Amino acid sequence: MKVKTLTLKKNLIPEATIRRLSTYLRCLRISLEKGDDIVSSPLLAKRCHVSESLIRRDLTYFGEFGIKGKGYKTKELIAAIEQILGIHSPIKVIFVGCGSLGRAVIRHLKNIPYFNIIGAFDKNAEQCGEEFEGIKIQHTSRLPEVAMREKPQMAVIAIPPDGLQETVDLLAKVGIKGILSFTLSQVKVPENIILNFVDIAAEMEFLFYKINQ
Amino acid sequence: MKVKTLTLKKNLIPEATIRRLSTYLRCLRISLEKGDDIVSSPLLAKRCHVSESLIRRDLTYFGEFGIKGKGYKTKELIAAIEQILGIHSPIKVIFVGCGSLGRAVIRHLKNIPYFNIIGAFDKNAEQCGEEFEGIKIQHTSRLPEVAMREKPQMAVIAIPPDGLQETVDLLAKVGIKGILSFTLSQVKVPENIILNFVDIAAEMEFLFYKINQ
DNA sequence: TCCTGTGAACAACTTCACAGCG
DNA sequence: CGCTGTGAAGTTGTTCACAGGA
Repeated sequence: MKVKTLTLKKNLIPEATIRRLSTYLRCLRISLEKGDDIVSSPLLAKRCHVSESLIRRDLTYFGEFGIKGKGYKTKELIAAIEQILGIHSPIKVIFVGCGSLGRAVIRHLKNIPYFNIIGAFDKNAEQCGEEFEGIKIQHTSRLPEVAMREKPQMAVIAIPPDGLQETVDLLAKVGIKGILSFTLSQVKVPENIILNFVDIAAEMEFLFYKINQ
Repeated sequence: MKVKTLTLKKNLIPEATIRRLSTYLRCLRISLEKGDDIVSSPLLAKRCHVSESLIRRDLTYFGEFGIKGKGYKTKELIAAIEQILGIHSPIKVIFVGCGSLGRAVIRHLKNIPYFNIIGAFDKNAEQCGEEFEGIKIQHTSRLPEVAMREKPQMAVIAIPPDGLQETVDLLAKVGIKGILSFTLSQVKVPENIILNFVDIAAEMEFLFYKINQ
């Protein structure tokens, strides 16, 4: 299994490829649990809902991982993708906003390896003090202290829209580098931080458009 | 003799455009609430986190909506996008899986117009009978009856992976045309139905990759 | 002046088709 | 034979740059 040097290729890797690698990983882990020692691209394609040639193309950006005529050794491919994504050690994550959506996402990520939720915060006193999924929900005022100590790399935001700017600024200040927000609103994004959005309503309306075509 | 190859465009309108229209809609409604009668592409761009030229490009697929030198009349643009997306009347939606994620998404969509949640179902007896956000959670065995009566167009799935095939087949059978699933697993997708996935973990791992570049 | 609308260029992404190997 | 890996072709998506109008 040969791995190419990435230094010159960094910019040539499509973002869409990275997103899918993560999905492959999830499906490969399920395959491994099922006892599949080897997984072929046609099989993985069915499990991940992408085309088989796309899987092969995605992998060639990083090297040659397969056995011709057979497929990929499940364990090795999992290890290779973990390596590529840089998730060999767990990602430290904090949550801001512990309403129903925040809590649901906490529970969701708890079921997936690679994530270590080291803190959950809310501005609402009602939520605070409570323990959820083994994580104590604290007032947002305590966030800087925890962040300084634990050095989380990423945050998830699920708060009302009007608090978004304030929260993003706070997270940038304490050294968070990436934010996934379920809240969409006008924000000036500080330097050195990446802010991505998940827009569930947009997915729903997009789907509705498609079924009407 | 050289013949120029004609490339017939299958999809005149990019799928990415449709997804964004939905996002524009949400931002335009906020602008309207703020009292902005007119919104320009540079302003909307900031609010939606896309480039201004992309907004203009997206809109030209459907016509000319703007006033040169000014922008777009907020109300008119909202109406136009609603028309394009076909969401002038509310979309009837049912939920399968009312654990924490299902409930969170119910609450999330409740805050957005265009969606009318007409039923929520779960296989787990514990969840049943309960009322959540004004919607009674029923056992999945009652789904066909409700679907026949109410004719929902779309469904949201948030269940454990091993029940996915069964659920998708059931939904197809009762006439659902589009499904948004938070559960990823190998599924044979029935004809005449579109099954899309939301993969939160993939978004997180993608973001992690980006912050490490 | 400022913004819209748009041809043309550019960039990103996906599929095709097949050589080559186990 | 079945699958991988990949050049080439095809498709989709985004930005540039600017004419033209309010």
